[in-house]
Amino acid sequence: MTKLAKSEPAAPEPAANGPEVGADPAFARPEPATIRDVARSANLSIASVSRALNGHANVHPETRAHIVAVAAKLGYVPNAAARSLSTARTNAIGVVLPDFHGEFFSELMRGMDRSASVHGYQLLMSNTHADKSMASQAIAAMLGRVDGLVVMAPQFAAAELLRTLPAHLPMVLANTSEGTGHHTIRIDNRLGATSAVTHLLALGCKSLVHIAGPADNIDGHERCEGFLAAMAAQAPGLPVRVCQGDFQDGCGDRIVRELLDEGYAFDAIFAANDMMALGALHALRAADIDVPGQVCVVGFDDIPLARYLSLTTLHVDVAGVGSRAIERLIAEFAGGAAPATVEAIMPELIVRNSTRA
Amino acid sequence: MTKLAKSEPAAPEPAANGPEVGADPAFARPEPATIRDVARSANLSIASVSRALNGHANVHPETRAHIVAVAAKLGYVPNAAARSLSTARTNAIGVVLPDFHGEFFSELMRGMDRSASVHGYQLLMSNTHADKSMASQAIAAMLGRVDGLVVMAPQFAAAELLRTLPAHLPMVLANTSEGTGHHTIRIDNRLGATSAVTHLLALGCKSLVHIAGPADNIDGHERCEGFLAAMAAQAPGLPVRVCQGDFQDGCGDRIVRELLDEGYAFDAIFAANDMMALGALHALRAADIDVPGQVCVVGFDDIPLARYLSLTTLHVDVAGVGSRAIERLIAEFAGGAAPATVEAIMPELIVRNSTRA
DNA sequence: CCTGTGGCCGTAACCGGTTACATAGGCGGC
DNA sequence: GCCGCCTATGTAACCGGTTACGGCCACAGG
Repeated sequence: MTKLAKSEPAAPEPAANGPEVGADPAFARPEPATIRDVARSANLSIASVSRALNGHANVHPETRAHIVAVAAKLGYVPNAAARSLSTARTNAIGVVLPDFHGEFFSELMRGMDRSASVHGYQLLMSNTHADKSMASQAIAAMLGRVDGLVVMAPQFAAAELLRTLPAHLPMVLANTSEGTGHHTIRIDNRLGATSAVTHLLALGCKSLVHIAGPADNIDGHERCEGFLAAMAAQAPGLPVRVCQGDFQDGCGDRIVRELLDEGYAFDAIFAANDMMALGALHALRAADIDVPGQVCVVGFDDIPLARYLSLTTLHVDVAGVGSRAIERLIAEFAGGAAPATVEAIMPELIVRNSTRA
Repeated sequence: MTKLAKSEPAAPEPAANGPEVGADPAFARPEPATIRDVARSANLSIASVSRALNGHANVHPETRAHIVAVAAKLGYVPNAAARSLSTARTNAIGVVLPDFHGEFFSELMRGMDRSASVHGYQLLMSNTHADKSMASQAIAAMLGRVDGLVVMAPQFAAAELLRTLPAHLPMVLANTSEGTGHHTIRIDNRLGATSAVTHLLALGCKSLVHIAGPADNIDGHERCEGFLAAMAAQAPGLPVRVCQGDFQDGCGDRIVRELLDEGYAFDAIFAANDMMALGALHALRAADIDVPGQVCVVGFDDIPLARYLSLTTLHVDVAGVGSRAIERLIAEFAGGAAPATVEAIMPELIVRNSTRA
């Protein structure tokens, strides 16, 4: 800590030299002005400065104007850490995600930022990487730095993660398995899968193939369950086949190739996400199979690419999930602890040329 | 502030009831344990606790072990705000971006997170939205909360933004016009454009069209300049045509349609980004024009979609830009103010089927 | 003229950490 | 046996804000 000489009474305008942008590499960066600097320079107490700048009632209009002017001249900006410490509020929300990848991540962030900035909150990111100890360390580092947490943990092993989370903080979960005892915002994957099946059956398809997501992913799991349940309910006699995928496009391609090589007869593919569906489309096109003439294809997610390649899919409002999670959390700040809530976002079937001529 | 009664001497283990996860909605959340709680419970001073937990030398091994055990039992996690206040370090970096959109954003974040987490830093996001006043307010709110800033401002109007940025903080710019007097990490757009032109000319193309980015975007601007300069240098006599775009796929589609309707003769398209190039591909395919037989197409960015649709493009290591920006900033923390530096990331030409049979 | 009231402002305690300095033993050298 | 040093620990100041409380003054009512 810089031990500054407090001896001089009424210091002569410590840092009054304005914005001063030109960086002279030889000099250290200027110390930012503190509330004490403002108080001294305005010949008032720090209490008055604090009150004036925070818009409290008990301060004379003239005094306030003077303080505001002095603060502006010194370029004073209150120190967020100090403020957080004394008010026990940070106006920041911690976001804990499994990885920062692709369109899904950016959409989620966009939605969160939208709601957060409206309410004056900032977003502090954290990644639950592979390394578990680092993850919980990072989350611990958020204590005192955020007012609450939004946690996304689409792996099955999420329960373990949840146990390491601080109990003091309000918290909202996104895309996590249910029954965690916390507020949760989720995508209604089962209903989405049901819509896909209904659509394909209505088109007259008789042999459906499902390309599933990775085994440890809860969204993929629920989509598969939804698919099987819908088939059992709506077309008990029809053949079903489930192939294990990994959410990557290359895998959709490979699986379709294998089915064709094998000679398996099918006229519809429902993939657990768009990337795999696009891979499937690619393989079908390469094999000269007409889509949707001979095989219909449905994806899940509605990534931008899907619109572009005219893939029928289930549109998921990912930004909406992010936005709702933040809204829910902020409501929690205002209202105090409330019984856990589960909110489901409905996917919407978007019919495009992969199931329609 | 909760005014807690400090009367009782040697309080009986204030919050010793462990992790206590089960949420009883009727009860308020438990107060997190402080360093004083640990000290009291361990019958030691807070100084010793602090020293023990921070790995300082002058503390007896037995004492340290005892303190660590007590801290674990109480679930003690140091309050980040308090620590920042007294150490003047936050271990957090502010990230200021124009918007949270698409693959570019997520890749950038991924790169930043990679480097940041390696060095134990967290990322605090901020969006420079449309609303300028809100932006500078959000950035001001970062003071005392971050050790430095990474700012991306690909608009020309960036200079104004830069003036509102706090002068006290170390800072690295990404994709900003040069000559700002700050450390900068940028993409070498001109060199990328030059590679594209060289490639197309080597293929024997004689009439090139450039679909440019939005007027106020510095990347788009530099790519266009690079294109024109390369054409002037390598093929002075050949016709060039520049069409104003907006980085969206729909626009690439529209522009190609217009060129065809007009009857303009061209055999190569260089688009300022992949989305527009894909739009162009779409229009060409719709018009039954063979790619690359009749027209070659080159994009810029190498988004995942480009690989998938086999578009020749300039690969940009966006994650690398983010990663380098963070590394540079952390170096700045360690080394103190240094003369401004500009680091350029080279795009790499990836040849695919849109320029090769 | 005295007192009550309310507006405006200053003093100081507090948030939860870190750390300079003081202090208390233990021990070796003379 | 005394002095000095080293190690382990405690005391208290400090980081930069917020805010409870009390003081001072002007003014109105009795």
